[in-house]
Amino acid sequence: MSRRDFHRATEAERRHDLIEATLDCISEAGLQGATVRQIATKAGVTAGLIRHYFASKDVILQEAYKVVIARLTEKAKNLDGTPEERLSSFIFVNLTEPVANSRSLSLWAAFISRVSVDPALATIHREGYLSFRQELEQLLADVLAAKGESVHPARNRALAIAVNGVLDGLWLEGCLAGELFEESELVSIAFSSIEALIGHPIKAPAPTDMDREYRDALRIHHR
Amino acid sequence: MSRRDFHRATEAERRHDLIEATLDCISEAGLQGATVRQIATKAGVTAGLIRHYFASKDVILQEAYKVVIARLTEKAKNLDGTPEERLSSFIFVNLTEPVANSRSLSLWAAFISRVSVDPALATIHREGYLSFRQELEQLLADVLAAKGESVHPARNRALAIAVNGVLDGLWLEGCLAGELFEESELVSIAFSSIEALIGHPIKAPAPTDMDREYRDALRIHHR
DNA sequence: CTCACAGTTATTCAAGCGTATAACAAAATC
DNA sequence: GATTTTGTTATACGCTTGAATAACTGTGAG
Repeated sequence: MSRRDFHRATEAERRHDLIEATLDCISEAGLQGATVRQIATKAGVTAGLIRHYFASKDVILQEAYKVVIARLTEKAKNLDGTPEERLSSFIFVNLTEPVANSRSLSLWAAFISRVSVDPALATIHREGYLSFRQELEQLLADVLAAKGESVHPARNRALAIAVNGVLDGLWLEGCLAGELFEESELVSIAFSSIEALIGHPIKAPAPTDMDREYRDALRIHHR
Repeated sequence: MSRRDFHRATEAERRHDLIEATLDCISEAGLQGATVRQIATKAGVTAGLIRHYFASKDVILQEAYKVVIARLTEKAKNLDGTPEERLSSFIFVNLTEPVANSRSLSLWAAFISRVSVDPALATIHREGYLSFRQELEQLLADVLAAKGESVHPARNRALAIAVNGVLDGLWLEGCLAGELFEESELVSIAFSSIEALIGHPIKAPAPTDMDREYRDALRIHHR
């Protein structure tokens, strides 16, 4: 019985690997499948190591949730271009890979179902949610301002809620039943819906790689 | 040590009580909190009885999921009135109690997070989802037909996806952060959004109790 | 009133859980 | 190259889990 070989990793590496392993476990087998032993196996270490990096299993789950939220929102930050282009990219980014896929939904839903149970997760959730919606609210205000519209704060807030709702709902549909939709059907629907909501057409963004993909998408369905 | 008293219930009663207890456990403590012992305690029986009515824990969870889906969709069925009134009620019903509250979301999310893991749940989910969207698709077709519009099937399908997305997304926001919204803000937003999507105003439904409540809602926010 | 059935309880079991801790060894330090 | 440090393994513990089974008892049939 010889002891198994092991590699000493840096703290950053190890924590990253362990959190990735946690997310893999959750997406493959649900929260119930994310046991310390499963996580350790997936990360190629032994179970005890998890508690060397995380004070408890709850803590690693909290850290994992932060990563999930970051992945769902980071692509929609730091967009550039005109307000209209940024809105356009925002829509596209939120409804295509890697934000919209079934793994994202599995992870998101697993944590959401515990948000109302676990106060620590609730805090993490609320911060992420508010920051996302405020970002969208600012973006919409910029778009309307660029159109020369004076925007009443209450109307802008309602608009943000509506647009957020459309994006959330379409994201949900895409994740849940992606195979029922053609590639970019949802993006196309989102564009027409949001154009209807804000009362203005939305121009295509500047021609980056991403946006070329996006325009291809539109060409197919948006006619 | 005397044996505890017990009451012999009919099969229907017992199954109903056990499923309700299961839902209570899930909404209060997540899927992880729904152990056979917790469910039994909540239902006022002992753990062994669960396996007398359900072949395994998985089976009671599947039955519970069916109930959750039914609760989320049943209120939106068998609406009456003109197509426009039915659409109006449909929107209202889906964004107010008892469909939209944090308990509904807890239950929904808990099961959704297992849909991609458990094939039995996936089947139950898919059936519920398709039936809901087909209902909405028919409803929208009726509304547009009543407006004298000839409806291309593809356009109607896209419209149904969009409206479904708006409703899902707003439902989600209302459940997640209900306290951030005033009573009927979401209903009001849904009306303007969906009016924009279908290109027609939506009349208020016939004056039932429900609809009076609904109009009060609109009066506050929609003007 | 008796009896047999079946709904229910009580108890047990093996497996898996999160956690604690001691032994070990890879790498950094001197 | 010896020594220290600490990342990592290995093992054990108490507890909970889903499940199986035996014992009990409420209840309807006769």
